[in-house]
Amino acid sequence: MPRAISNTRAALVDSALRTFWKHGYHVVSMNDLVRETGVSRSSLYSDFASKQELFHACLDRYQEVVVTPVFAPVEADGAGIDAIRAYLENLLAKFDESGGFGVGCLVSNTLAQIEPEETEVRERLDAHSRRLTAGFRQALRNENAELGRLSNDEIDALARFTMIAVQGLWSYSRSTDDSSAMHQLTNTLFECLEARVRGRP
Amino acid sequence: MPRAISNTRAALVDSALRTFWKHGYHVVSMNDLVRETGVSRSSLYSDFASKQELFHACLDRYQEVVVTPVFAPVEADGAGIDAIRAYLENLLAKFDESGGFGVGCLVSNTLAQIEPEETEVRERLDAHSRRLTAGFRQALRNENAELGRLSNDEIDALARFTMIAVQGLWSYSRSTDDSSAMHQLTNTLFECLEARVRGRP
DNA sequence: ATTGTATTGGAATGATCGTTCCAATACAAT
DNA sequence: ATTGTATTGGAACGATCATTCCAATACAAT
Repeated sequence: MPRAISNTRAALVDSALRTFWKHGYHVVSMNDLVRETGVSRSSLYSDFASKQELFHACLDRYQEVVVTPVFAPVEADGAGIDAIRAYLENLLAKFDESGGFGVGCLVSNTLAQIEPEETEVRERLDAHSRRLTAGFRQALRNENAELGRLSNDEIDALARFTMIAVQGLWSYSRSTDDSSAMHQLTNTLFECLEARVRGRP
Repeated sequence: MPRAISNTRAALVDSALRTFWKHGYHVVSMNDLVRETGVSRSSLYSDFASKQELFHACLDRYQEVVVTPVFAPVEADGAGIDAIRAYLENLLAKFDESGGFGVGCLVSNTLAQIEPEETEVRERLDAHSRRLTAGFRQALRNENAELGRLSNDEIDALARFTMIAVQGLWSYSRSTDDSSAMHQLTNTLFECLEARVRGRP
């Protein structure tokens, strides 16, 4: 028989990714993955050595198909604080179209259930944090170049802070269906950033 | 035979709480709890109907023995922004004494692995968020009373933002052993709050 | 039509899961 | 010393876990 749903490896990982994202690594069983991907257990194990390895592939693919598209404005050349706002708007749109009680961020979800010794996973989560922080830092630097109010150290701190605020925002999005609260939160974050780098009226 | 480690129900829950906190609900098995609490499986099931119910007791106890002591300054009558700083310092001290790679916050850890239909758990997580937000709101209101720069709506938004920033901070603390980064992050958060409510030089 | 390569369904593995049950044991009260 | 009440260790339950294996099936290439 041919493969039912996904004849490409990418589509298989996409499907597994959605499942892990929604329910978490430990809750999802191989049976769940067979059902959700439509690919037989035999084929899953011929493509991936173990559930863990499939999960690693999902973490990698998450960067490609989820993070990159939405974070691209911030990572673009010459991006400024407006790019950060565009990124936040992007995230809000995703939350709104999910109709409340979103799935949050796969990385921060995983972070909360990881054991210190799972280095393969931890490395990927660290890379994600570094990527976000680096993107924010460059955008904030570009923005700060105009007025020069902040030192490089202050920019670094602000970039890191933005990263953890965004993570907190996405954790919270799992537990609420209050769209206006989410909008209010991103607004407040943005205003804090703006006040620091542009100064306040 | 008498109970080995804990002859009181409270001590039993404390021990289970630490285990759930560190490893997460799904990873911890009843065998783990038997080993960790030193109480037999039979006794565990005579005190609690199920693993879930024991976990609910842990969530409740978490408020008493973890949140209340550290959050008390913020909830105290007449608390201002300095109380928030004291709270953040408290959290930092806990992180430092854990020697890096902390356990984070039980609530935000649980949030990342909860399913929408687990209402018993979700209610407790919501109550926690509301508690933090209410505490911050009152402290910020008290502080704002002096200068009156912010409207009530702005205070509400800032309180909620503080809550999610703190949650993000604690999620992140699970994945880092960089104490200076944690200090830098709390400093930045505090400066953002201060700038909004007190104004900036 | 025939070969070769994927992919399948499904059984089977041994381990572990949460939970139940009970006879044996320990301790306090009498 | 005897009763009554907790608490124990440990077996047993059916279910599910990740993983392995294989004969049967399907499809592309020849």
